[in-house]
Amino acid sequence: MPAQQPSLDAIFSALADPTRRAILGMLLEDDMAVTDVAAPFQVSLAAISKHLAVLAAAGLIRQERRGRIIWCKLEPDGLRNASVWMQGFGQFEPVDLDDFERFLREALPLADGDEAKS
Amino acid sequence: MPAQQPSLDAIFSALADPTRRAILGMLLEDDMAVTDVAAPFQVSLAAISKHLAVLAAAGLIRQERRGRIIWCKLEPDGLRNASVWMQGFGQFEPVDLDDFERFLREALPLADGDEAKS
DNA sequence: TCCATATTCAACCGGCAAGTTAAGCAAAGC
DNA sequence: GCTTTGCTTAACTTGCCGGTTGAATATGGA
Repeated sequence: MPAQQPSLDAIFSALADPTRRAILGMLLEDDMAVTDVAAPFQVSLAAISKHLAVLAAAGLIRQERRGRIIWCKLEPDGLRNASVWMQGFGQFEPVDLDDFERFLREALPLADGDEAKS
Repeated sequence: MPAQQPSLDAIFSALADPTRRAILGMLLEDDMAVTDVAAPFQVSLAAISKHLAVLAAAGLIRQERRGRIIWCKLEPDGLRNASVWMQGFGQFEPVDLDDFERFLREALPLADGDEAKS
């Protein structure tokens, strides 16, 4: 069940994890099977499976089974509410895609080292 | 120390808590002293103090002492990186402030009942 | 100086979130 | 039908997070 609008709680805490953000970044380029999503990470497949469940619950991705493969695809509208909410603070000028590209490159060295603890 | 750019980790997990989002909403209207921030909530002052520390660490607010009062003020740029990041997923049309107003009203019934567990 | 006000710190507790491994299902292939 | 492949579930461990209370600190006022 797609459920009703996921809460901002769900969305933001889904985004709070670097692994999950990395996954979203990957899915931005292409739909992927669970195993493939898991490949670049050090953690177990089960862990990734859970991450995907969290993202799905937050409405950020959709998972649909075809055969024995479950395809994960981005649900871009999932970010809409959160985005609307954030935009309210300080009127940013309409965001520039170059900024985003740069950001992706910096913020998505994938997995492990990503954001060091201290 | 203002520290260097707070991580997306810090920002999103700060935003993941409804109490903290409510606080941001309050500060959107005006700078406030810690005690006043705490007033509408059921939880202890100490708890709010911690929430404010989290928000400050995430670069979303700034706290400056004047006399014995510590003023909390929004740091609108704190959301910038996160906003840039989010905008990358699905090009939303430049967000409309009315949306935001509506959202604040819905999403900020403050404190307790806010987002029910299940 | 002494007291009240404003805020944080310290120690502690319960719960949840993320990780693990091992077992369970489901669909394809031989 | 058995095995492999793809993925989830279950049970468990560990660590962080949000809450509490009570003491500590800092400033302003009488």
